[in-house]
Amino acid sequence: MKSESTTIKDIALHLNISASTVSRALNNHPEVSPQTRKAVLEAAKKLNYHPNAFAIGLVKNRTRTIGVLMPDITQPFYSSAISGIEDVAVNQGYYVMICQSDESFSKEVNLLHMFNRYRVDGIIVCPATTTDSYQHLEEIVAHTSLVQFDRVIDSITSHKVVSDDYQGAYQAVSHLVKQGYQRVAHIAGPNQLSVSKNRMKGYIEALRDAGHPVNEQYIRHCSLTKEHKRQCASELLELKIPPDAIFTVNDPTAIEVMYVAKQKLLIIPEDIAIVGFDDQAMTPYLDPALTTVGQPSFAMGQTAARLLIDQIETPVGVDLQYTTETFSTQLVVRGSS
Amino acid sequence: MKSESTTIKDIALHLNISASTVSRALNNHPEVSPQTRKAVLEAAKKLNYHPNAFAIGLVKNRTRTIGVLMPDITQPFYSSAISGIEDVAVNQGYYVMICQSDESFSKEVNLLHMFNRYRVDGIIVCPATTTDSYQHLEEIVAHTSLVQFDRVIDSITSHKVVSDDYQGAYQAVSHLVKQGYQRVAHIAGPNQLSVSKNRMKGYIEALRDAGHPVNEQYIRHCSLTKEHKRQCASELLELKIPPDAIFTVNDPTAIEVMYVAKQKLLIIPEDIAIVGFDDQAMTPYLDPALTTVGQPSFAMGQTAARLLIDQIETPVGVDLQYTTETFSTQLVVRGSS
DNA sequence: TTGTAGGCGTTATCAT
DNA sequence: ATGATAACGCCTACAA
Repeated sequence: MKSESTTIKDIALHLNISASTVSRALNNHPEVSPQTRKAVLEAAKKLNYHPNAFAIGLVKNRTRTIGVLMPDITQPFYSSAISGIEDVAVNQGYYVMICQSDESFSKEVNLLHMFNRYRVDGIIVCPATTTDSYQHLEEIVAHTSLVQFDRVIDSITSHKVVSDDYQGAYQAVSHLVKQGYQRVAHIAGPNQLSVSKNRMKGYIEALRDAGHPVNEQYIRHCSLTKEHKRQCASELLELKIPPDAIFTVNDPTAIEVMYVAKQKLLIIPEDIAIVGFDDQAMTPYLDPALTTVGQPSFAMGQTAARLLIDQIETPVGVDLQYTTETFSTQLVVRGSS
Repeated sequence: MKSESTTIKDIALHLNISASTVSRALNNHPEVSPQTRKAVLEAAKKLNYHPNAFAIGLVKNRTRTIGVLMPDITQPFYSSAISGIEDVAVNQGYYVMICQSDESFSKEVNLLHMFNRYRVDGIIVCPATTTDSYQHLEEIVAHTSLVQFDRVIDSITSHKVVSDDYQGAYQAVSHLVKQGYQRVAHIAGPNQLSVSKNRMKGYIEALRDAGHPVNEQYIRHCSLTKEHKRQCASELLELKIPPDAIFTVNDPTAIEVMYVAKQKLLIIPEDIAIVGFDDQAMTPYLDPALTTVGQPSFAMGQTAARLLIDQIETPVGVDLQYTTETFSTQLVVRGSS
């Protein structure tokens, strides 16, 4: 701990005026004389005054702060979304508190409590993979503004921002079929995630619509640890009749598949085609460059922030319509398919 | 805005006891009867009580919160460091506020002000590339605890956490020389960064010690935008006598060099060797896999958090020694050299 | 235009 | 073991 900070009282004392006048000067109230305002501003600078957010939050019961909870800021999709959130929040004069749940349910609950203690004006959350009870989210919806991001829970009523996972998967698989691949496999994410379910649905329907069979053998559910990704890839590639194409739930998984395929000396895309999901910045630099489904993560973050701030600033009484913003995805065809 | 939240007064009213008793019960004070404690805890749960961090911060003048300011959480080095920071902070019961300056000086100053308003107990900061005045950091050092991370400013007295940039660069360049490369170039980062300077020094001394000339033509200073990275790479590769190896200030730059080299149909590492710095998770998956200098970013983050919390919890009066923790780097030799 | 007083939610000190 | 009260820093009627 270091020295105490200066308060408006210090400034008041320094200038021989009252604290309220100082407060008014600092807050651009109209009814304060130009000279006192000037004096106050100068004194504030000189004494290195910084307003105490606690005192202000206490009396105003508003913090101009939004809480963002993502599973893993290490993943480009999320860090880029966060950048989008910050972009609009900062422009609107909001502060952003960023936290990661590390895909842990208990951390998620704890961090949400923290947001609560800090009385954030609103929250943007993407639940952890291990989250299978939604009471904590329901509590939030009851008391503050919430935007669900990427992984959404249907039964929770709030704004939602997602990408069109179904369409993206459908595009990817249709592309593979059109390229002539006969046995398209899918490494899916955890079953309870909306994202996994929708991409799976796109995969299945694209196959159906193309008249291809849906072979259970060619579908793996992956917990998304590195080891499990590799295991799923190995299992698929070691089948008696292995797939000739693999569509994965996201880019990191696709990269592990590429790794395993290369180890087995398979040629991509001749022996095995690979298509990911995300279009992370580094995918063009892989060899071969990865075909993948692009999601506009930055724009999605911007929209989430906009929706949240709109809701925060909606006066009580005005009842608002909750919307689900669905961003269309874009297939980026590169060398791996 | 949504409904009001419950306070200890509400609980007190509900139970017909005083607010102070409620407070004591909630804070595990010894002198409160088991039954009242039990009743309070139940009522708190029932009324969905969450303590107001503002009120507590106001009276305690401590927040158990640390502020983290990084240039760009999108870069794996920083996001992984942040994970390290959170790892120890959360374990010690501290909250973490994460912000990014986007390499902008003014954002950096603003966000530091925000930390100030929120009266964070301490700050971990890695300054933006454009930061060339240090008054804002000096102010922080005067009033609260600070740990400088990765990019450090010598004249600011505080704990510092860095990796051994000199050693890492020296290792990388020595390796290239030993491999028989004759004309080793260097794409450096912005001149004012400690990181850039130390890696440059390692590059120069490794060449000197090996009896190689240091050729100014083979040194580029890069602003680290994508375009400038590519431009630096092109310039080097288009020299009449181009280098046969390039050591870059970080992995993202190395990746751009690889890209440009491939465009020019150069074979890596036969025509041109490339060595990066960071050992980002994806470097093994490039083709060829990138030789690079590993920095223990997660551990560095952990250490930064530990140092900061130690300082925060050091009682006033006890004067503490500021230390600089230097993490050794590790050359990871892969296919690109 | 400026000052006074009360209150925001919590803790800590002093009584009881 | 519990209650009353002041204080933290700031804002905002209300009064002057």
